[in-house]
Amino acid sequence: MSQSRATKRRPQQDAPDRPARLLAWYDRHRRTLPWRAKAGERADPYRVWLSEIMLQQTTVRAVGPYFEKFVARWPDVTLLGRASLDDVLRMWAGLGYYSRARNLHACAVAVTGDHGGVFPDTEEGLRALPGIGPYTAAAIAAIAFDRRTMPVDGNIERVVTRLYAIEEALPQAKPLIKEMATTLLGPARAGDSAQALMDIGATICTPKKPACALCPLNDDCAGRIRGDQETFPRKAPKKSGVLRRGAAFVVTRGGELLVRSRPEKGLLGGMTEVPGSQWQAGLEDAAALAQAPELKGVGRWHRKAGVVTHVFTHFPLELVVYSASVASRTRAPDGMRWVPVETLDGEAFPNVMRKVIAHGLDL
DNA sequence: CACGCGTGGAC
DNA sequence: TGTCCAAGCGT
Repeated sequence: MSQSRATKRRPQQDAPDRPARLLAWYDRHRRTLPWRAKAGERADPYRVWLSEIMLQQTTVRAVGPYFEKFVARWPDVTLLGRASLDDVLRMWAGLGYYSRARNLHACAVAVTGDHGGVFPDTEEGLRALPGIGPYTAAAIAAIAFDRRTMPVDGNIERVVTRLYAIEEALPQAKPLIKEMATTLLGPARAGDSAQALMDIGATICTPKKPACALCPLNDDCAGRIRGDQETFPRKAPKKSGVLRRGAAFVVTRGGELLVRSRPEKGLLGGMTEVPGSQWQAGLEDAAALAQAPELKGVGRWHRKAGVVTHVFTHFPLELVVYSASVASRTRAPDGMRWVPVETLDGEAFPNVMRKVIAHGLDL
């Protein structure tokens, strides 16, 4: 080994000590999170799985209270596997992406029924379960079972594309990113390596104004050396959705509210809602009442002033709210039911419906 | 591969 | 106010 090689800074393609630097940083600076095992302790696959599902496209802050509620009510996977889907959906209400809750329940049922209550300990075995895709399978395999694999999430994509100044845009760059990310694994502690990169992505290598001075990988980060680290990862621009409009009906019968369940598939699948029209682009609200014929004779409608607005990932929504109060023995139309206003908090309402009800009830 | 799928926070 | 983003998955 020559002197110059030992003293010169290594070129970025050749930094074999990066895995070790990463783990050394993790041992000093790792975040304390409710689902994360303490240093040296074995991770609980159930908690790792539950947290990974909740954290898909969702912030650590939002997940915290939901994670605590779930593990308090269902301390292990077999208890969750015996719970009803309705209970799971109610507990999930407000967290978003509700197909995750259905798949979570289906996965718990599968682990309980087909695997004796024990999670598969390989990436392939995990990948076969509902709601577990390539990222989550790798994450659980690495974190809970110490398999040598590198999960690649949004954080790691950002860190790695900056570290190597990868010019290829997402999602085409995914295979390359996976390959480069894998070089950051050492001979052991794959889960800690992955969590180190996620912590760095979340706290240092942030989308805007990264704190490069604090990064354990800063001295040979190609993006930082070029000075354009914030421009990574490259991605193609996306198109915005078109405004949709509709009407919602807040019908009360004394202290009760008229509700129904949405179809199991599709937008807000299986969640509870108040009756309403379709949501369409180019719809004028004057046409909305005509689309709810089963409610026409219900009573005296009052159109609430203003509108309820909500923005989904792929379209903005504007709802006109009509309210009516009906006689005490009025029957609910087919497919609908009355629920007491006092128990609305326990219903599986998505946030847009909570806005509608608050608007219609003058809360 | 592109799209559908929630919500809340930051700037 | 609009835009982007946050530990992706299923189809």
